[in-house]
Amino acid sequence: MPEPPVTPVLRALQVLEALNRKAASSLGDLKAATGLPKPTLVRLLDTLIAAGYAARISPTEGYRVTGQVLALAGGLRFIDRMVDAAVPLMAAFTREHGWPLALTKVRDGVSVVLHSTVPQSPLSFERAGYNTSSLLATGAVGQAHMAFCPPEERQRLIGIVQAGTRVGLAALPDARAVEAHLAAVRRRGYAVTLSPRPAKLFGIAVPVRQGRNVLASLVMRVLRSAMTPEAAAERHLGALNATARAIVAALAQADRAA
Amino acid sequence: MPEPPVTPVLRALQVLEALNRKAASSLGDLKAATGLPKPTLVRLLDTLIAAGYAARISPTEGYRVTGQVLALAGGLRFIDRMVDAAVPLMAAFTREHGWPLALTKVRDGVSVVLHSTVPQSPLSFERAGYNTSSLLATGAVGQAHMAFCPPEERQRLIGIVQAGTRVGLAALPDARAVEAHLAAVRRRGYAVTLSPRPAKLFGIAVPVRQGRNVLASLVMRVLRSAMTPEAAAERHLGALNATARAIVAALAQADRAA
DNA sequence: TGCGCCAATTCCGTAATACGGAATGAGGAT
DNA sequence: ATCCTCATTCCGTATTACGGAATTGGCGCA
Repeated sequence: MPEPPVTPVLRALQVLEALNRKAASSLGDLKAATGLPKPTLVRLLDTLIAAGYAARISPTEGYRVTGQVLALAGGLRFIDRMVDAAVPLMAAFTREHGWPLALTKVRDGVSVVLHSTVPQSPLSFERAGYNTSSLLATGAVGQAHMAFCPPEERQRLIGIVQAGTRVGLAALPDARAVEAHLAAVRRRGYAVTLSPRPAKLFGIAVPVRQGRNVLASLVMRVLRSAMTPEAAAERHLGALNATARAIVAALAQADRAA
Repeated sequence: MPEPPVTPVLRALQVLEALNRKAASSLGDLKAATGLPKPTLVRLLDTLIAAGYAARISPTEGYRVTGQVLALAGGLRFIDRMVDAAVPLMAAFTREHGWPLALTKVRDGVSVVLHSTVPQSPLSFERAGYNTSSLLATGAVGQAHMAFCPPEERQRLIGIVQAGTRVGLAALPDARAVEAHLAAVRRRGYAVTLSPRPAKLFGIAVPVRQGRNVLASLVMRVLRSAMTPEAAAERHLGALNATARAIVAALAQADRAA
């Protein structure tokens, strides 16, 4: 499985990275940086130039990258970087505790799954739910987000929830009662799925916070037959919050490196 | 010139660009975007994943780029983008008017050459001067920069000039006289080389301005035996300023596209 | 202005490598 | 439970990239 590297591609990317590290690089610089023989470098550089990613300044000054490289990275979204940071940490949690995690974000009034360790969990046999999005009103992740986000955003989301079907939070009599429920979630430190009928699974969600903002929610999916929500929180809440904090820290770390 | 392109590299970059355009791409999406057969895509994707630029989300969701792509574009400097914008415009000027142009920027108290059309000019046989840097005190580009930059920066640069050898601007009696000279340059709209002795070449420089800032200076190098500075300005100043403005416009255009 | 050195570039025979049509396998939908 | 779509793997073929050695060309020094 880990054995199909297309050599020229790896080398070209290596050259492009080296070019990107300096304002201008001569052939000699590139040879030193990559260890590739000069004819190979020239061939790859000609290719990069033909594709518009590099330019030859002059025979003596060497080569430089062009604005075209933005086409390779310009579309990178904050979310992708957060997922990059989260993947290994979430995998570690699932390896250690067994239960699958999902990282979700509120968008357009629903929670969408950014990443999930469901496929790696031995304790889970639900389908990996990348396409599914849960309602803010019933899902643990929606409640966690709403409980910990800034008040202005909370009020807006409560409005959206109350406009929907009358389940979960929306079954409460008024906005005041919803606020009270969310305040309780905030005090407790985690949110639990509000299913209309008891389902086979429930979720325990905590926010992933940076300063006052909620970047995402992290949810652990548990079989109801294995334990109660209270027992799950008792056993795993600490590790869950530690993972959330580690994601923010790893993200900041990656920023510092760039 | 029509050099041999390294196919797999071109294809891999094409795939990476396509990946970058969307949050997530399935194999089918990529096939549609690039026109490559699926086995080839899988091989290239495996390579990109091995190099850390891409990640497989899930079999059904497909692939996405990772933060690693920042290594390909993160080092791109503003200057590089300006040069990208300037190259075709400067080439057009030299093709039309014959004389070579150079784009320069003040850094650490001297003017450095960012790009030059000397190699393309039929009227010039000086060596392409990428390594050379001219003194602020004597070069046309230095005067143009100092004449049009904001007052605070001008005063700082006058200090640097007066600390150097007493040639060009530094030969004037005091800072007041330098200010007066630069004011004259500003009124005239262009600066001319101040050689200690008449040299074979002189330069006519104009600023490349964005708002109040001077991004760079654009200089036309002319053989003194061909015409006087006044005649050169009469004939070419309009086109020179048009090129300077076009560079700023192209830069803004590129920003808008990204 | 002319010479000498160093680095960039080109050449070309060799062997490894990427290619992609067709077969297989996995998931989701009905 | 069955079909059907789409991702993935296989494998023979021909093309392609490789890189040591020779060549060119520019720059600095005298």
